Amino acid sequence: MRRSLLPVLVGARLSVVALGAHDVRSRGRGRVRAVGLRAKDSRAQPAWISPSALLHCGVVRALHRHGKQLAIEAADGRVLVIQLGMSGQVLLEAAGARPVPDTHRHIEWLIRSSSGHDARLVFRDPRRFGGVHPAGSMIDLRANAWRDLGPDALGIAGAQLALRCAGSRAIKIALLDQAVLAGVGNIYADEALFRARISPVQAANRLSRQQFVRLAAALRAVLRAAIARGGSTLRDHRSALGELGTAQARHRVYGRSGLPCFRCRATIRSIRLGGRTTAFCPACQRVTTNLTKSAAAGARPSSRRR
DNA sequence: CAGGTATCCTGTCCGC
DNA sequence: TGCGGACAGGATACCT
Repeated sequence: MRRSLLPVLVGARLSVVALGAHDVRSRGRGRVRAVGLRAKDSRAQPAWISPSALLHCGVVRALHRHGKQLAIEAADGRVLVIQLGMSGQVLLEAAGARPVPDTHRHIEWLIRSSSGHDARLVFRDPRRFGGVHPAGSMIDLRANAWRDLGPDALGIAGAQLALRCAGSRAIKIALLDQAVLAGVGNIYADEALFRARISPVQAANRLSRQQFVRLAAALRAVLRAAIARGGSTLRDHRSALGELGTAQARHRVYGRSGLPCFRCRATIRSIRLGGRTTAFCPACQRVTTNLTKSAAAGARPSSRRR
């Protein structure tokens, strides 16, 4: 998303030109509604968000990404973070084209590039689990909202991952925790665990050093490959230019429950973990008991608890 | 602390 | 064809 927006947005001037009828999420402020619109009969009145917070009249200096969040930074320092959630989209359209009426288009900006070309930027999100989060500056953003995010998954190293997976929760749960590591969601957590041949239910703090190294490499590889293919279009996902992703054709376990494993032909299983459907190969991804030094030296396994 | 579940939403699909 | 229920790419608040 960031890469596709880069050539169009950087250096361009934004102006908020249209606002949808629905409220959207905003970190720390609950749900927000843009100024100028009245809330309909919703019980919890959403707070206001000003055009200024939406970068009205701002010139885009840079686009930053950390994990699943995109930050648009204006030359005057203002920042707007966009998070897509489950169904969010950022779309670039020709300014000339008449927008199709659509209740899920929440924010629209006119983009005036320095070369005089106009375009439209749209934040669309049917389920409204995504949202926009203003920040005063990148310094402010990194010191506050982004402080809670772990290192970005695309550059994660095995040793780093091991350090951050201290608890005894299932490794899949840890991978989905954006404070541990930023940028991994349900699809790629399952895919990376399969690639690294690690069971999703294995306790995070029981992975061996080699397993962490394999897992970190698998995460980087799976994410890089998916980005190169424009992401996984299960249903709605599109690039900002409207292109479909093709990474779903490469899924080895996600969405393949009941089908044979590509590696060993065993049947892919599906369980629920942390409320999320989790697919894995029960043969390739076994829980391993990694003996620690003391256990290998003869300590009773049961005495290692606590 | 860890894990489960409900919640925020809309759309789609499936079985009846 | 209609209807209820399950489920979906995410994150968090609140239970046990």
